[in-house]
Amino acid sequence: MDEFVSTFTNRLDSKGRVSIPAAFRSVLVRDGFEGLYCCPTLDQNAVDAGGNRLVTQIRASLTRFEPFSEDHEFLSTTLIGESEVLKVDPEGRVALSEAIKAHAGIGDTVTFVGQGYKFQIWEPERFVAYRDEAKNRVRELRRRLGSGPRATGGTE
Amino acid sequence: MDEFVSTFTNRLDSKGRVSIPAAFRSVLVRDGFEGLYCCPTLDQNAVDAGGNRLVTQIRASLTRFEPFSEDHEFLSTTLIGESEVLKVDPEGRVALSEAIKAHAGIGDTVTFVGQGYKFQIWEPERFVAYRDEAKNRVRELRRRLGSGPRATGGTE
DNA sequence: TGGGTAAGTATGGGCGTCAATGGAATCGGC
DNA sequence: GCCGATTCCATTGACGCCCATACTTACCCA
Repeated sequence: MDEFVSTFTNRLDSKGRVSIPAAFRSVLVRDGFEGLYCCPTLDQNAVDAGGNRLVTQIRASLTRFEPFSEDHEFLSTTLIGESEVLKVDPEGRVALSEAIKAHAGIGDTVTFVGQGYKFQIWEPERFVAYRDEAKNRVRELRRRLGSGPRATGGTE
Repeated sequence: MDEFVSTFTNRLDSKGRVSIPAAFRSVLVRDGFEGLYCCPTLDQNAVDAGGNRLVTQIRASLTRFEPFSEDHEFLSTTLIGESEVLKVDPEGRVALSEAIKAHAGIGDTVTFVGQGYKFQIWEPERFVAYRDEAKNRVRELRRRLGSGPRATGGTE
């Protein structure tokens, strides 16, 4: 499996370190990135994390804009400036920065949520709330789409 | 990692020296440029800084204009004339010039903001204001571009 | 099938190294 | 000989690395 799947929640120790779930670690080593690339999400109190595949994705969204253009600067300030590359210690742990903990509202536990080419880092309670909301949205979506027999594209 | 990522803020000492963040220094040595190339930004009270990759970008933006044209002259006097190459001392510190400190409104602390091939130098408080604005602009930008499937977190 | 054992994970803490910072020392020119 | 600039050294604190321990899981064999 070379994708991040499933969710795990681990505890931070007194130094603010937390183990990356073993299943995710093995994906990361395959990916080849040195460390853990972390980028706060824009719309939730969460952090996108991953390796080269995530970095590639972020770079791609930047190359759509001219260097030195205003939009390019805004994007790089937000996406790159707010990102961090966390070191992974020999036991597979990372130390979350204060900025990340503040953004995600993390106390002494974190949950890791697999999302394919990346995963997210959440404060556990906030995540269940988000998950429940997401689930409701999906139900609703399905109710709207799934009524007719196999609509080609969701005309909305 | 061969790009400038994340943000750091350090203090100036009584001589006006400030440490370049270690993460950025390692990028600079890889880049091979001797010293730190600094170029005030046009639209903000900040300074673009970096090495060969930054210089290359600046040159590229100049070559879009006819040599000896008025526009070319304007650009080169601003971009090149206002630039400086700061010396880096053995501890990895630079002494900011008065011109730079004045342009950016820097007192006794500076913030370094990674932006990929370059980074920016800011007065910390001005930067947080700019960062918040940038974030809003990006949200808005993404709303316009990424409404369909394939927003930032789209499937690969 | 059940118990015992081995392996891998999550977690805790001690210690050395490096980075940021402050200040002294040295070299340069005027 | 004075002043600014550059280099050298010293301190402090954070961080990375190492080793130790508790648990869970997987596996093997009777």
